[in-house]
Amino acid sequence: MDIRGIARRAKVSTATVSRVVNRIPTVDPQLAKRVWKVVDELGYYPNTQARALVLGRSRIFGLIVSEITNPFFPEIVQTFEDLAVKNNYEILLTSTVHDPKRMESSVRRMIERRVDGVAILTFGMEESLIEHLRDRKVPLVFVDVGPDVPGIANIRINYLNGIRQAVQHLAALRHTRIAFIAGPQRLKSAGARREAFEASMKEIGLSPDLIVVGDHRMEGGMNALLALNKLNDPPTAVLCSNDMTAIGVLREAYEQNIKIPEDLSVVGFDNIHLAEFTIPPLTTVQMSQHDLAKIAFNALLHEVEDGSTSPERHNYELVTGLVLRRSTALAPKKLAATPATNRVAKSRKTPVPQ
Amino acid sequence: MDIRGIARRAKVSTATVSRVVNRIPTVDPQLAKRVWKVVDELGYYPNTQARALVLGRSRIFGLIVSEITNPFFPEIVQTFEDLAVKNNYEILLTSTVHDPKRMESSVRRMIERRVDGVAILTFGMEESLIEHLRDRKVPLVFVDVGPDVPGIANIRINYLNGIRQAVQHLAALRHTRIAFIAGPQRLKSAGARREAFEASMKEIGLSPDLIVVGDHRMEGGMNALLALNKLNDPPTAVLCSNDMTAIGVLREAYEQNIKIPEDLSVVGFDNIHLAEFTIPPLTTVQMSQHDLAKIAFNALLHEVEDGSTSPERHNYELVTGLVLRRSTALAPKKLAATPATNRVAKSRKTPVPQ
DNA sequence: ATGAAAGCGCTAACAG
DNA sequence: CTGTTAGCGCTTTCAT
Repeated sequence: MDIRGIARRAKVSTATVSRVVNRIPTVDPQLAKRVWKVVDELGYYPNTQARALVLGRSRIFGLIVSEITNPFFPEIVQTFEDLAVKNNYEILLTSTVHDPKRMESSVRRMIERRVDGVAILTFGMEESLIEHLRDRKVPLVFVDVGPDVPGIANIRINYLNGIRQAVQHLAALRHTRIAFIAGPQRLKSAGARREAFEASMKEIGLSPDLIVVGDHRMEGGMNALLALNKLNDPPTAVLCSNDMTAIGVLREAYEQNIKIPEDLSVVGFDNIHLAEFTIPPLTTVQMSQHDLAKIAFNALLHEVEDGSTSPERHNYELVTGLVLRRSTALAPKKLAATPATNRVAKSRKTPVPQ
Repeated sequence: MDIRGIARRAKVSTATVSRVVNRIPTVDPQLAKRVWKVVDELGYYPNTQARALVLGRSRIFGLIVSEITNPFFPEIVQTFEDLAVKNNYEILLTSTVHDPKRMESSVRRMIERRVDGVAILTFGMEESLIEHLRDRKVPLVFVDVGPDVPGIANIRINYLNGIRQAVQHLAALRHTRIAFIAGPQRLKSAGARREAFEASMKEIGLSPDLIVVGDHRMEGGMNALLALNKLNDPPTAVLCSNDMTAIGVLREAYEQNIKIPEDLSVVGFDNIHLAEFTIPPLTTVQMSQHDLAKIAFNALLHEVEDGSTSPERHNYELVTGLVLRRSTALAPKKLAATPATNRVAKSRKTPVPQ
């Protein structure tokens, strides 16, 4: 059933039906009522494709995330979708799984579907792909990593703030051997977190030399702790580049019978919902998924609706901050008094084979 | 840049450009090459909306899930998307958050965008909404809950198999007081799991009377364990309607200093990736997210591509089965020897205030 | 206030 | 093998 069918049945022109459906106020209430009646009776839904074709706007936003299975993203997706629904937008979601091919096909699909804007939450992406989008003047919003050019909105995350708080919290707990489990180094966000860690350590006269690279997944966290414990003088605290890594650390600590937080303090990053439910509940740096999604969506909306009016601030900032739970404690005392190897000998067993 | 622009530059007709782009083999290779050259130079991407308009097929599948923030779903979404990309489909994702209004708007959006099919993975949905889709002859695939009518594919999940295994595993471990933490009772899937539990218990002469209702989220799991422990004779094992509930149970047990699995055995349902990383690793009933997504996608694809050819089997089945990890153990012996209250007095403390 | 008609970008007869 | 052309369903001038 199309607009013509409605027009015929309501004995009006298609133009009138269009006006009614789009709530143009200049139409006679009588007519409008008649049209609505037919619309309801026949269960007419306007064809968005046709509409998009003539309007030149699809009311679709693309959302590119790096890994939907990382719990960090679903919360973003949910908020993004909430906002989309409220504003009559649709969202085209793609999860790149860090695969360059997938990124490319994502971008292609976005362009083909003529999205009105794209939020790129992959924390890193090839310049060449971005060019494709830019060439078409598709409004873009990046987090962390966008080129600093007009027409591209950027959400800068203040990693330092939260990470500094975490480091100082640990230092206040008398930890001096604080390790950092970094994320994949090709991700700008992971690099930024690592740099924030290094800066925060130096700031208080500690040397940030205990750094091992993970993958932002639980598996990486497990391996990282394994590696860390092979050291002569293992850390008494570990700061993780994201919460999934921290969950892996918790898990590996359990395996090795290391008590958290008594033997080892661990701090995560992201504050995903799950962080409240780990064992023990995870102290972590909060980076609000809700705010991030909101900023991203509104940046896009602003760009689209207000057009290219003001070439004002296209930079947004998101702050981070520590949230305390129960995965950190005073550094083990014995460590201060005797060589660290004592503690290792005492509380760490060989990994139990699975 | 549109098809006409390309045609002009390549000095051919739009029809030829269309043929080339769609890889119709009857085009002169010479011409084709010329066209491709222009296409690449100008970075031409066909407008999918226009194409959809004339073809009457959008190459978009709708995917309705109940809660994207439940880790069960992202894995489905990922697989679904993988398949979509492979088959040149787009996916329109909506998360209903169990909100009837959202379900309605989801359905409306799907219809407006003229999706070619919808997979409904909400484990429960209002009949009236389904009607809207059916009226438009949109291919549908449901899990668990679809009406048994032609043109609607159904994925029936064999809950009994896995749940029976879980119950018998627990019984073999000498548990007799086995509790079940159910999901929201309006969800068919939750009801089915509960029934499978009841049947499995009766089957081996145990009475399934320890049932408390949760919400399929971690919070619900925590509350449920709290409630269970207020009983005179609390369970020694608890089977959960999903893994998130089990994670909540683990968390609450930690709070109350109940040791898992020594004091209490817990079994989850779903086998989400996270289940391997809980503390302790969770024994759970597997219901493959990957298979589920695959079946759903292929059912839709089949329906669309092969048209209404064969009115054959539109029912698919997904089996479930137990995967053993480390959250179950022999029932505590003291329980067998002395009144249960002993154990309660011994190992369960009042909840620690947060 | 309403209607007629052009056209958004594309595909598919149909003709040549 | 290639081109011409009529729509797909809608919005929007431009008349009336």
